[in-house]
Amino acid sequence: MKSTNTRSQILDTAQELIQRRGANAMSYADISEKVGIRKASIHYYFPSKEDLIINLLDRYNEQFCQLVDQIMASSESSATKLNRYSSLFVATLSSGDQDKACLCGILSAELKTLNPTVVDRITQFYRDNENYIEEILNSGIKSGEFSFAGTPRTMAKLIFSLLEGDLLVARAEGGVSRIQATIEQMMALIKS
Amino acid sequence: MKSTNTRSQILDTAQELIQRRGANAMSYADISEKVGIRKASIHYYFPSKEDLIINLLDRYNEQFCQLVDQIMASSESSATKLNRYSSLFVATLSSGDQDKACLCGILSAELKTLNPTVVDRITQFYRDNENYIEEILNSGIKSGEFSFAGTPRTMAKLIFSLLEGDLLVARAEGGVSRIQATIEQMMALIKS
DNA sequence: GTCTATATAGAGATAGAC
DNA sequence: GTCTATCTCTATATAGAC
Repeated sequence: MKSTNTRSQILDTAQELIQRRGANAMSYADISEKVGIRKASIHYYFPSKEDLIINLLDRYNEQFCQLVDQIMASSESSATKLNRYSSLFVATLSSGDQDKACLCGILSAELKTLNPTVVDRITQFYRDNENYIEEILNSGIKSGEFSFAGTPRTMAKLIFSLLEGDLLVARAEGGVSRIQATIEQMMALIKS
Repeated sequence: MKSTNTRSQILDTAQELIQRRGANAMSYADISEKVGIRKASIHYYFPSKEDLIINLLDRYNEQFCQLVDQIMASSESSATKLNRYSSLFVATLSSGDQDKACLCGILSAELKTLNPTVVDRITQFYRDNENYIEEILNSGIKSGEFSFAGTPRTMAKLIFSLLEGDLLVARAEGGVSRIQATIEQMMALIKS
């Protein structure tokens, strides 16, 4: 899974650092140390920190959507799909030292320190994910698996906010088992 | 509502800045400018940034618990209590330029850059709030207002994560009306 | 209590050699 | 492409005058 070329290694390292500590606590010096190159070399690939973060988000959105598309394309039940989708968030916290949150969740907290170009990418990530969830909910209602008050659209937004929030809260209290319990509870609320 | 003494003004300003931009993007220079004193004067009240944040959190937790205690002490229905509790989160985003999130929600994202003394306060805030919500859910079940799958404890954690997450997400997409819709949807899920 | 002045460290970024 | 060297700015923090 480790990248071989320098550019990808920089992105990998930056992403991990932001998911742990946030964009404002991540520096070129940190990346430099972990990748084993000098700060100036990073500027060769990404002239400004803004460039770096934009490229990071574009890659992240693409990778994430690819994973979700695989789930959507499967012939499993809607409940299984929603469970597998939610597991992507569990996987983020489970990996490494169990201290990473969603990249876009972290950046949400720092939103007002980011420029519009970056904010656009974050908003796009939200929209994409809410659309995916809504699609799963709709097919689950049609198949008779799901039943709940309100619209699938509002419920999709609720589920997305829940997963993002729980991932952040779980780092301070409860860890992986907390987010697993939260997902189980959420599934119970919408099942027929 | 504006504080008169310097110490409180510093705390007010620091809190607002953190709720907007995060702790790592908040500086003594920012506070200095807004309060109208020199950076060195802030160090007189709070020798280190850590001191400042700890005092901030202690005050915040106390103020927040006081507001919730008022709600808990009222003779209203459980549904009304939960609605009023949730409205505290709406109020945060509604105030000022509609760009503030929960203090502890913001700090959750920066959690791994904070020292244990600060993390303790954040965890305490979570625990207190989850206990309050659980209490409301229990009384609502007893009165026949609420009915849902799973335990009140797990449901309380879900609701807390949801409110924290939605407050962060809403700043990028949906604003005040989003969080209002989310709360309405959440209430619909637990009503009998 | 608040100020000026300063110390020290770190940030993002650029120039130019190799 | 990667390096050394350096610039500029900002950060937290302290000393000491008033």
